[in-house]
Amino acid sequence: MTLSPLPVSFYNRSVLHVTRELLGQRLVRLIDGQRVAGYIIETEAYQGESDLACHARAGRTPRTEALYGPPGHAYVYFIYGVHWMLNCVAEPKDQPAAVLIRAILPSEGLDCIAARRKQARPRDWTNGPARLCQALAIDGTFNEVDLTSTQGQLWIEPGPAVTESSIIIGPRVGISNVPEPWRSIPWRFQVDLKTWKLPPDAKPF
DNA sequence: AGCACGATTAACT
DNA sequence: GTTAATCGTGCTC
Repeated sequence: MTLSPLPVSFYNRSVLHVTRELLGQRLVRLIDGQRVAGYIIETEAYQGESDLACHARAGRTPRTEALYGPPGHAYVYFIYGVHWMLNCVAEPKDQPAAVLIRAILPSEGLDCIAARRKQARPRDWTNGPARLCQALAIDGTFNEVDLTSTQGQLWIEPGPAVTESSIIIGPRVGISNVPEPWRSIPWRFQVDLKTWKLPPDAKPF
């Protein structure tokens, strides 16, 4: 049932490639031995200290340590005093870059997701970076977890390919106070659900 | 030591 | 469309 997680080599390259290639892959979380999973359908790239939207703009600090760590590990941070965000670290160690996972399409453990997202409509279960963390019970304890191993109860498995024609590219969201060119640079990637051939077990919103 | 603000969300009007 | 929630982080004093 469980496939081998994507290897370190997948993450150890330009964060833009990783951001693009993570679309369609399967994010898996093991909760009490139960698989809770979904296909990644929206991502954003954050690259280096020069990217003024990237947390690494402040350089290496206790908070950004994970960004400078090995590729294939998680960078999970807390924001607005309320929400957790999941990122995948990319590029070689000491080169700060990460991919924000912004949305997934649920495929396994729907009952578990429903229980954790009780107050929301099914279409709002996992269509936001903080919502998917709530749905998969991801919090700060997952910071720096190795996503290339199943040991950490959180990993990413290979999923179906997404062709170029089914990808929508645009500027990153939620960074309106960041100066140009960073505010408008098209580093957000989304699967167009209207044209993507859905995996049989995917549960569309 | 104090302060402004954030890679968002849900619950309003 | 607007706004409160809620706190860690990084910067200034």
